Amino acid sequence: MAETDTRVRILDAAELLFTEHGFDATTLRLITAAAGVNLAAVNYHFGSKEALIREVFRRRLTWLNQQRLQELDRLEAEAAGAPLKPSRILEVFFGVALKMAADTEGGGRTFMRLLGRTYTKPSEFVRGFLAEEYAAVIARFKAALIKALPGVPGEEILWRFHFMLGAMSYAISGVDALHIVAEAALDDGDAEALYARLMSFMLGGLRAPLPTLPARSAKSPRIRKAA
Amino acid sequence: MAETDTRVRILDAAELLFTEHGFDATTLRLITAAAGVNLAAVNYHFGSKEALIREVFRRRLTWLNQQRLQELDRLEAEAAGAPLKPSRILEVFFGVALKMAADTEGGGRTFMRLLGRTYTKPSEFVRGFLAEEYAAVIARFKAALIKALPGVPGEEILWRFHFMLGAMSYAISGVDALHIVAEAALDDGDAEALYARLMSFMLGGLRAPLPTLPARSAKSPRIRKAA
DNA sequence: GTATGATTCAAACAATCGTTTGAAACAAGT
DNA sequence: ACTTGTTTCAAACGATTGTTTGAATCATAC
Repeated sequence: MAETDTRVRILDAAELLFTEHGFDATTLRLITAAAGVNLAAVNYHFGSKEALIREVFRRRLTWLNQQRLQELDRLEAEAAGAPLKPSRILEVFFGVALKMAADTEGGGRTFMRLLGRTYTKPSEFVRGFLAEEYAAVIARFKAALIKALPGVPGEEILWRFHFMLGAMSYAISGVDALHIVAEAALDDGDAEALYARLMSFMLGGLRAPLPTLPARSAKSPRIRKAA
Repeated sequence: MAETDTRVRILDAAELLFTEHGFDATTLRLITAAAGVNLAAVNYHFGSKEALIREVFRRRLTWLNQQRLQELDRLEAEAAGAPLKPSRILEVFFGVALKMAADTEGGGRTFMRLLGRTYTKPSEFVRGFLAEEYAAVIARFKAALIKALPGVPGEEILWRFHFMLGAMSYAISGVDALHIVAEAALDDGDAEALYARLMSFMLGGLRAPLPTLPARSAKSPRIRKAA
């Protein structure tokens, strides 16, 4: 049990501390102290703090997205060329994420909260491999949704996908103005209830009547403040 | 024009830099250099970096929420006791925010992006006055929505309000995995189009059929990993 | 013009950061 | 037992952080 024990201890401690205090506020000394290892161990095993952060993500994200692609494969194989039901597609994409978020013991919940918070502030260098990890997944699910919703323009689907990501991210990371004010009323401990609520909301949004866009607004129609 | 010129220059520079690089990565030296003032000016005028951050928020947030309450007052006065249309309520709450986000010249857009990103990671001390600023607003809009949707349980409304905040936050801050991958397809420069899209999505979600919750799940029904 | 208070400035402060170092401790092979 | 390679450790490194200091500069009133 000795071999890479130190590595895992560091990753676990880092994951938790990053989630609670962010990347910058979490010092290597805090991490190594929590992990019960020497300060120099981080640079020895990972090379740098930046590389450690990357590894914290990659460790779980790769598996998460593989799972998503795998389940989508299975779904499409069953359908044999026919378009899928939009609800099925969403169930795969968000279901996998929420299932991981429900794992309170293995650290999955911690990680998903971290991921949800990092989406909105890709710390420069995280953007790169975050896009790398997601490129294939987004492309596949976008294509599936477009095929499933022939009446809806691709651009609109992408936007609504975007909105859904935001809703899920908030629901999982579970911290915002509303949560602060009304935390008593929002029990985010019940993963299954959250999943049901979120899915219902998302499907309603996805199938909403198309918006009537403002008349052919050319790119960024600046409104002069005064004449 | 001399009087509090320095203060405003600092606030503007800080707002922009905080949005681009986050609180921690933005040093006082970067701020003061961008503002063209001396390094010591921040501590002289605001007391500390922490107080500066608070002031960056308070400067715009107070006005934003006052505006929301004011428009809700007007709406309720017109209705004279009758329940409002849900769409009207959302239009006020999110319309005010998106209107501010559309102001590319006065810095409103920058601020809303900052706000959207900060929601998900309240840096410890920001939480306090963020809750303070929002408490009254959330309470009022929650009450209005409950009154407007008599068939929907209050808890469900709160959750959907939560989801909507997430969707808006993502839409405004405009950075996430999907955005990174498909940024070409998502033109977030057109504020009016974004407003129309977001409102349509939100209303669809708000009016979606109620989820069938898993059978009376008591608080956090832990699933044993092994027997 | 001089005195009073507010503001600006260059310089330094102590603290903390990520990283590096070289020796000690450990493991495994022969 | 000795060697080789890996991992751990205490200690220090240079750089950067927010903050403070005391003199210089400005504005204003008498």
